[in-house]
Amino acid sequence: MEKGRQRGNVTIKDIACASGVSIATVSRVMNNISGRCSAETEVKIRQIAEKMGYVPNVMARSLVTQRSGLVAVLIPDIHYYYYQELYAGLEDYFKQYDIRPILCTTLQNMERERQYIQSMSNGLVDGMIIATLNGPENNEEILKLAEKGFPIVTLERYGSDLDNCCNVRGDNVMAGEMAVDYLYENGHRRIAFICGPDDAKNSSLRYNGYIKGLEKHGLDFDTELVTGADYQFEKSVTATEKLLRKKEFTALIAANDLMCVGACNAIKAMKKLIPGDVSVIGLDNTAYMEVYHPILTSISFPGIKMGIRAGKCLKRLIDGKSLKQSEYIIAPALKTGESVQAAIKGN
Amino acid sequence: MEKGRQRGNVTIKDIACASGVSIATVSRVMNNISGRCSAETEVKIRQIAEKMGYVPNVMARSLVTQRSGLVAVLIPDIHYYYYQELYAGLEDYFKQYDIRPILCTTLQNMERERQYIQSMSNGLVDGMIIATLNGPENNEEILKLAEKGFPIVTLERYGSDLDNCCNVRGDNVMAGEMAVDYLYENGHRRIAFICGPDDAKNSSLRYNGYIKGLEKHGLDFDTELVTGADYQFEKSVTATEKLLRKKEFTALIAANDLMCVGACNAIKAMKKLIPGDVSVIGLDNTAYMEVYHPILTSISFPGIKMGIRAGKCLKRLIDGKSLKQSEYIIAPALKTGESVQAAIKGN
DNA sequence: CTGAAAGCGCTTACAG
DNA sequence: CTGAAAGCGCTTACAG
Repeated sequence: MEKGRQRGNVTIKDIACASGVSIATVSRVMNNISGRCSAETEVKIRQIAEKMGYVPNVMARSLVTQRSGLVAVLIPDIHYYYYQELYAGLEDYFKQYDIRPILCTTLQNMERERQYIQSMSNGLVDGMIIATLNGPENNEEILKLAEKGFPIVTLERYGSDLDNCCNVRGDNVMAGEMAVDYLYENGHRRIAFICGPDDAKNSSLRYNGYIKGLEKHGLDFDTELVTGADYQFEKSVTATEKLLRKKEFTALIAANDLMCVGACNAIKAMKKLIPGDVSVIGLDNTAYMEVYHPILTSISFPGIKMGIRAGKCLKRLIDGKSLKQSEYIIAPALKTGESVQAAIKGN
Repeated sequence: MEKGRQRGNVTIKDIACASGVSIATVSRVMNNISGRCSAETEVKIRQIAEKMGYVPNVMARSLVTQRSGLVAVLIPDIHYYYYQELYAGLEDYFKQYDIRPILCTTLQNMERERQYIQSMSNGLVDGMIIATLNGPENNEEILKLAEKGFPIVTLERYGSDLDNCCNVRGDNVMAGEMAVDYLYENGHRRIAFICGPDDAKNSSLRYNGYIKGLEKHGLDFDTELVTGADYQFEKSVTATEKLLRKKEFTALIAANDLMCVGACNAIKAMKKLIPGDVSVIGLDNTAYMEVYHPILTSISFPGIKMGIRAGKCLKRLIDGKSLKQSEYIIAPALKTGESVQAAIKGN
C-alpha cells in the first residue's frame, strides 16, 4: 500500500468534465447559489454529482472561505454529566448550521489547555468555547485571541481579566440560596454545607448563596456545620462522617453532586436514613441524581441550555455580529427527588 | 464588523519576507526537515516565526498532504461511561501523533450516523472509528468506504457484512461466564440474569456466557430466572421487582451496569439487603459502580484499553500499513466491589 | 446564465 | 543548502 490516503475522491473537476460545464458552474450548483444557472444544467449537474458520489472537500473549501465549519469545545473532563449535557446541547445546536464541534478535554492540565487553544486557533476552527475550570494561566492568551477578533465564548470561567470576552455562566449564588430556601420551607433550621475546592470560584459563590439564604431566613451561621471536600467523592465521605459525629443537623447541602453522593453514602454507613434523619440536596446536574437510591433532590444547572446559549453567542461572533450582552447568567432549577422531607418539629 | 474571520493570521509568506528567504525554506524549517538548510538560517527563521506568533494553517497543509490530522469517532451517546473511557483513551493515544478526534454522537439515529459517515469521509478526517451500536443500515456504506481504502475501524459492532473491516470488541461471552464463575465460587447456585435488548448482539453474547457458565458448573438453567430490561434503568427496576416476587435466588447478574443499579434499587425497595440477601454483579464499565452504595462488583470492559487498541489499528491504516489481525478481542476484568458475598449454606 | 483566472496557505519534486 | 513553480480542491470577483 502506498503511504497516505489515495487521491481517489471525486472532485468538482470530475463533475465538470462529466457534465461538460466549467468547475465554476458546478461549484455554484453545489452551493445552491440560485438564479445563477439554468434549471436544466442544474438538474444535470446534480444527477451526475449524485451518481459519482461527490462529496465536497471540506479542506479546500475552508481554505478559500476561511471557514472550516469546525469549532473547538474545551472542557475539563467528559466524565462529568454537566459537560456531557453541555456538549450534547452544542452538538445539536450547531448541527443545523453544519458546524461540528471538536471536543478537547484539558484534564485540568493548563499546558494541555494552552496547546489546544494555540493549535486550534489558526485555520482549524472558526471559534472556540472554553468551558474549563479556573486557572488564570491561559487567560492572557484567550484575551489576546478574542481581541484579535477570533470568536471565543467562555463558559463558567471566571477572572476579571476576561471581562472583554463573552461569558456564559450559571447563577451559582442563586443555587446556594435556592437550596436553603427549599430546606427552610421544609422546616429545616440546622443545615450543613460541603464546599468544593477553595480556588473554585463557582464553589465559593454557591457557598455565598448558602450564607445569603441563612441570613434571609434569620438562621444562625455556624462554621462547624461547614466542611470542604474538593468536589471529590472520597473526601466527601470522610468529611461527612466527621460532621455527623461532631454536630447535629437535619439537612445537608453539597456544592456538587459527586460530593452529595459521597455524603449520602456516609450517612447510610452510619445507619441514618435519607431523608428520615438527614435531608440532602446537591448543587449541580448529574445523572447520579436520578439513579441513586433514594433519588436525590438537587438544584441543577441546565447544561444543555447553557450549551445552546454559548453556541448562539459563538455563532453570532463567527458571523461577525456583535453580542447584545457580554455576560449571560443562567438560572438553576430545583429538581425534586426523594432526598428531602419535612423536618420533624422541634429540630 | 466584516463577515467571516479576518485574514489576519501570519503566514509562511510573512515569515519568508521577514527573514529574506523563500517560502520553501520556511516550510522546510517549520516541518523539521533537517539537513536541508544551514543552522544559522534555521535559527533565524525559528526566531522570527516565534516572534511573529506563527501557527501553521492546518487547512492549507491538509489540502496538499491529504492529511487533516483529524479522525472521526462515532459513538451512540457520550453519557455512557464506557464511551467516555473509549474517547479518553483515543484522545490520549492520538495526542502523541497530533491527531485530533472529532466526537460524533449518533444518538442511535441511523440517519444521523449516515450523515456523519458521509460528511466526514471526504477530506475532513483521515480515518474513522465507528463504535455505534448495531443497526446494519449503514454497514454497506461503511464497507464501501473501507474497501475504497478509507481507514475505518469498527468497535463493538457486529454483522458479518463487516467481516472485511477491522473490528475491536470485548469478549462478551467471557464476561457472562466470569460472572457466573465468581458467583459460583462464592457458593451461589440460583443465579438470575437480566438481559439487554433482544437485538443487541453484545447482550445476547453475555447471555450465552451466562448459560455457558451455568453448564460448566452443572447448574440448572431456569428460564424463570431470566428477564429483560432493554439496557434501561426504569425497566430494570420493574423487571427485578417481578423476579423477586416470582422466584427465589441468591444472586443476580445484569447485562449492563445501568440495569444493575436499577435492580439494586428494586432489591433495596423490597427491604432486602445487598449482598446479604442478594449478591449482585454487573457486566459493563461505569462510574456508578464506584459511587453506588454498596460499591458494585462488576465484570468490566476496559474502555480506555479498547480505545487505544482501536486507535493503534486506525493509525496503522492511516499510515498505509496492513493489520496483523482483522479482529481484536479484548478480555474483560473482574472489579471487586461490595455487592457479592458468600452464599449462606443451604441456598 | 456561464467560463477563465486568481488565489486561499501550504508542500514538494525539480533544478541549481 | 536554497528558490521558482506547480498544484492540492475549492470559491469568487470579473468579464462576457
